[in-house]
Amino acid sequence: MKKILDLLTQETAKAFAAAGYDEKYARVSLSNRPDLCEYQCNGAMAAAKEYHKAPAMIADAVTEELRKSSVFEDVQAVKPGFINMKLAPEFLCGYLNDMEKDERMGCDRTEHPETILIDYGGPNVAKPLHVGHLRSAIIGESIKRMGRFMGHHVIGDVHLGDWGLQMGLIIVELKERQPDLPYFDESYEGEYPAEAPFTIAELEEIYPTASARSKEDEAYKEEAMQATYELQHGRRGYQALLQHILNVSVTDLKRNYANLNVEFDLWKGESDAQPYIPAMVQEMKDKGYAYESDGALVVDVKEDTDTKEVPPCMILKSDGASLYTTTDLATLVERRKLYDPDEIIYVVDKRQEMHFIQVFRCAKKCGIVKEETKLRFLGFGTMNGKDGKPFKTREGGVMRLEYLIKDIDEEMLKKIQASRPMEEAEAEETAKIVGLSALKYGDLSNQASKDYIFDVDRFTSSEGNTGPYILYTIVRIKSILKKYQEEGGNAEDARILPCQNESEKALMLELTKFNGVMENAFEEIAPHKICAYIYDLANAFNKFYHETKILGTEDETMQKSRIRLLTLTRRVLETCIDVLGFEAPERM
RNA sequence: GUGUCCGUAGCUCAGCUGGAUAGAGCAACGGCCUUCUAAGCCGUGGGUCGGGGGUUCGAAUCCCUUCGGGCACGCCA
Repeated sequence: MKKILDLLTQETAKAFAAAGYDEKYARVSLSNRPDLCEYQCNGAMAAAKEYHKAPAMIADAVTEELRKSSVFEDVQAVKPGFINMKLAPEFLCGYLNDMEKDERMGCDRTEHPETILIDYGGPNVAKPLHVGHLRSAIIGESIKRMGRFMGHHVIGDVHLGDWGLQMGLIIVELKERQPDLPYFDESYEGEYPAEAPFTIAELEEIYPTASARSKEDEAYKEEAMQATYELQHGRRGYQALLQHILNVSVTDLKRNYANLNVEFDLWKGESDAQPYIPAMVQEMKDKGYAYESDGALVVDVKEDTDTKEVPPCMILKSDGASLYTTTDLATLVERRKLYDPDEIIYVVDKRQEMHFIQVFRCAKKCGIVKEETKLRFLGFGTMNGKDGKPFKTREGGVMRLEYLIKDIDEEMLKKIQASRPMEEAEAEETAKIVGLSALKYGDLSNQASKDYIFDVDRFTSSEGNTGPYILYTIVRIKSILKKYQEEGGNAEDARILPCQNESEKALMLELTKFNGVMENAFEEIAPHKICAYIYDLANAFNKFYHETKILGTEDETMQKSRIRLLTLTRRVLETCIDVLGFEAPERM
């Protein structure tokens, strides 16, 4: 379905043409003076230059033409040259009825579906998820859903941090504790046990212990590096251990991500990219892209247009070992081979931007990805505490994600219990659902690239631009619809009729924005635009709700019309929050 | 030092492909429940859009400059 602004622009273009002016000036936008009009066109002022006429003259002429159109109820030319318009209620409800009939509420699937891979999450194995992982998960998940809604083939990859010294550390520490395990016996040739020799709780304790010790004990660190080397060069027992570590970790990670309503299609990690490294490096050398500099192997990625120094992309360290960059490049090799994506979006802390600039340029330059493959970096800002500094626990440590979620759920539960009586079990279930909306909406409603202040009190409040407020609105609608049905109402075959009051029209106007918002939000990979939209929509609904007794509407066809309008509002809101990655309860 | 992002109401944030009186929310104050969930709605007060200059009929928005802050800048990931 065409976006309403496009329809209006089209209509206005006809008027410009009929009045003898270029259609390119006809662009219609939302009014920034809602007290005066609903939509506006400022093109007359721009056209005044070209035609050397007073803008008001042009506006007057165009307005005269526009008044012939049935689309508008009212068109006014105002002072300097603004053209102000209000929609005809019949046209507006016609648009809404078209939306209603459409399963996608007027938001067409893209005409050019692409395969888009999203790299988000980025947890490390053997380490619990903490608040630092939150944003990537929430934002990435939303973008994945947005892309799918728009009709793209989107693949979410968690991209595990499962490579490097950390693995060696775990192995060494484990050997220290359980030296008799067969994994450490080099002469052992039998099958290794299927069961891991540790639980997730132990694993989470082993790693920090080993990490701390390696910083003080040089020999221990040496041993860990040796173990890492042996692991990476195929030592059987260590590889079996790696599998255990992965299995135990991934099981736990999946559980945690499930609590966030976050789901990945791929559980690939850095280790999966390793096999591609040798050939990739060789090719870089052969083609002459990579050269030696200060003992390291690098590729120049400077460009003439750079305003700053972009250091060469380092492929191998002077000791011949690979690095973060190498792994990311090799991951691109793998992704092209296995999925051949048209686009890859990295949802990563914005502090890594330089790294990705280097990786992207290097990948393009060396032909690792095709010239037309879009590589996008979506860097997000830091989540700060109320003091404006990076979020910490009261003790000053890193907050585990689980605990953060628990805090929010508890806060939510208190509010539910304070508000109305509810069975304990339902209250807890509802607290989880609403709590998740508080957490996610609190994050997503901010621009991803900016830092934001995490404030449990504010996010869990149902006042203002919050998740709970949105959910409350949906629950209200559900409640009315349910009551309507229970009383035997049936509006299945009804149509939405022209609005009868201002707040009803305002609600309708908000609804028409849906397809434009979705499209634009995805284009700009900006979930916060969806948040801003549903906040406006929820406000418009709540206002309408207060002014209009929906079930008390005397005229039956009008009542049915309003039931349809509510149904559509609910569908739009629910579609939006689904794209944001949360859902609404039945009651709250 | 170089680069980059940011600076909008007491607080948290929108708006930034230039447009008409800069918007929300929170907090403060004042209203609205025998009637669909008051976790709501309505209203009041609160701003030289960090400062200065420029481009323009018109600048929070574009350019320059300055101040203040965050972050990144070759062998960590």
